[in-house]
Amino acid sequence: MSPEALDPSATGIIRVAARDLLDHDRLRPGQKEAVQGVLDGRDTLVVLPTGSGKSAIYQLAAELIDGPTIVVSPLIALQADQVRSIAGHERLGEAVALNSTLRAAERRELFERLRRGELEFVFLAPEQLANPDTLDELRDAGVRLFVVDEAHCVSEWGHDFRPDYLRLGSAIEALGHPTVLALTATAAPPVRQEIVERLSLRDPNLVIRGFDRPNIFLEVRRTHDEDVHRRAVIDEVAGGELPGIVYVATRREAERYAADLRVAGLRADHYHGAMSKDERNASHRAFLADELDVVVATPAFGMGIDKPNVRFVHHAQIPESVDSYYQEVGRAGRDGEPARAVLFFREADLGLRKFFNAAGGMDADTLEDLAVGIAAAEGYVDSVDLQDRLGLTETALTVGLTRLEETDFVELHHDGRVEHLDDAPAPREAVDAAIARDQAQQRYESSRLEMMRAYAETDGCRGQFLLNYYGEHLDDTCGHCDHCRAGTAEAPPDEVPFPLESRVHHPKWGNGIVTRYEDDKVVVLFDEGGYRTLSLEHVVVNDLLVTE
DNA sequence: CGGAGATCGTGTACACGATCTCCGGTGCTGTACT
Repeated sequence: MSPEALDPSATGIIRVAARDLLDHDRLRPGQKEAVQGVLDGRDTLVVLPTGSGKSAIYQLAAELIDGPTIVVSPLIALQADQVRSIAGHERLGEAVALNSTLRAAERRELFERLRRGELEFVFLAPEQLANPDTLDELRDAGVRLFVVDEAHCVSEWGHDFRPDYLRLGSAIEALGHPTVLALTATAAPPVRQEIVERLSLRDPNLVIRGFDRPNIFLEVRRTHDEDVHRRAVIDEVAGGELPGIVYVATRREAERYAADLRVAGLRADHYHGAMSKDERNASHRAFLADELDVVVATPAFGMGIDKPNVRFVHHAQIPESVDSYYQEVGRAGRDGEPARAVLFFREADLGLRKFFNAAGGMDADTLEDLAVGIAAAEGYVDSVDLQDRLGLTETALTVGLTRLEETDFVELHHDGRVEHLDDAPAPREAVDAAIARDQAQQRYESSRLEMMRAYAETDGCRGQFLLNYYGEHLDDTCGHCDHCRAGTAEAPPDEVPFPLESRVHHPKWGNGIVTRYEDDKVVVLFDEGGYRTLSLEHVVVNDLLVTE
């Protein structure tokens, strides 16, 4: 702990600010440490459950630091909520959202006000930082605090869907590396590590608090027949406490289940990304206002939803990872009252997940076209020209260029110029290296799906399984899952050959961390290649794991 | 990978099974047109 952190007057300042600015009489666990770290100039990663006051952390830090604060927020709707929330606290500085809903004149006015020092908070999506003019304006404004809200998006969305998330680190550097504060509700160890690396956090202060949610009852029901499966989902919802959310994998299923639930007499609606903005708002608002019993949704639904009385979050189809699963389940029971989370698992649903994972891969031909195009031009190429010439979408271009930058083939400048590096590898080599990285990412993603499947199939305590996944341990069984209720969940083994969380080395998979024991197996999270479940006997007899 | 809907093939009038083809999640942006 730094000397300042021990100074009672420093924590006093935070406490006084919390009271004066936010009317908070006391700070919750983690808040003070996080704000203190930021005031000391430490880059900080905060992992705290939703509802534990993450917004207050950046609001207080921003007020106590001179100069404007940038808050990267993934959705325009979320930015609007946050701006409204700050406007509701009279004594907080002014907040605005900088996004594509602004007209050119409004945008100019925003920058003028920023230069005059009238704005305390600017909310924006990472894509805004790809605009060189925007980046210049922000740099000139003297940003001292750079906040990344919902920071798990860096790892969840950056690789293929919203590549600008992977470019945040270089945007931070371009702004002169102001203090960085990254916040998220759930992040397993590899996700945390990726956030730290991609945002170039320097010697980060990690503020991480409990993942256990003892009021959420965890259950898995396994089916084979599709009709039986659908019936089971509908009966569970119709026979349980309301309201709640059912997550599905496709838009069609969202609409179909919602219709079936209406037939069963429930006030049900669907929610997915193909709906118009008005339709989405209507569904969202009705759910918050308790005018709906259930929303059947794809993963499009949920971020920023802070509704206390959600009584269940069921999954009619298996999600892509334990990360997504727990993020979604965490929306249940925020009021602390009992809630249920039932995963309805059919092996057939894994196929769709495998398809989605494969779809994220980078096309080798596109990468090659890019690399050859860049090499032919010598020196600098304009990224817009490249995009036009190769007929790529902006997302595909950014993904491709980011891959080539990772293999030291190019450097991407913030004015949109792509520099072919002098000592770059040959295009062929760079493409091969980029493909290899891409495949490693895919292996990691399929290992995450395997972990999700392992959760569905475990005979052990599900609460323990989830906590282990997040790098935490319970001394006993959780007492709030189906196996605990049936009395079949076993307490963790007393003696294990490798301590949990210890570093080990495997001749084939390299270095990793021991994350879990189950029956006669050990699960290791390898630095390359993701989660692997190994037979304990095989490992011990053949001396395959050695402590690093 | 699996489900849904279209198409094909049979062998005889409407219907049935086999085979084929396509589709599937998450959102930003910035401009043109109404």
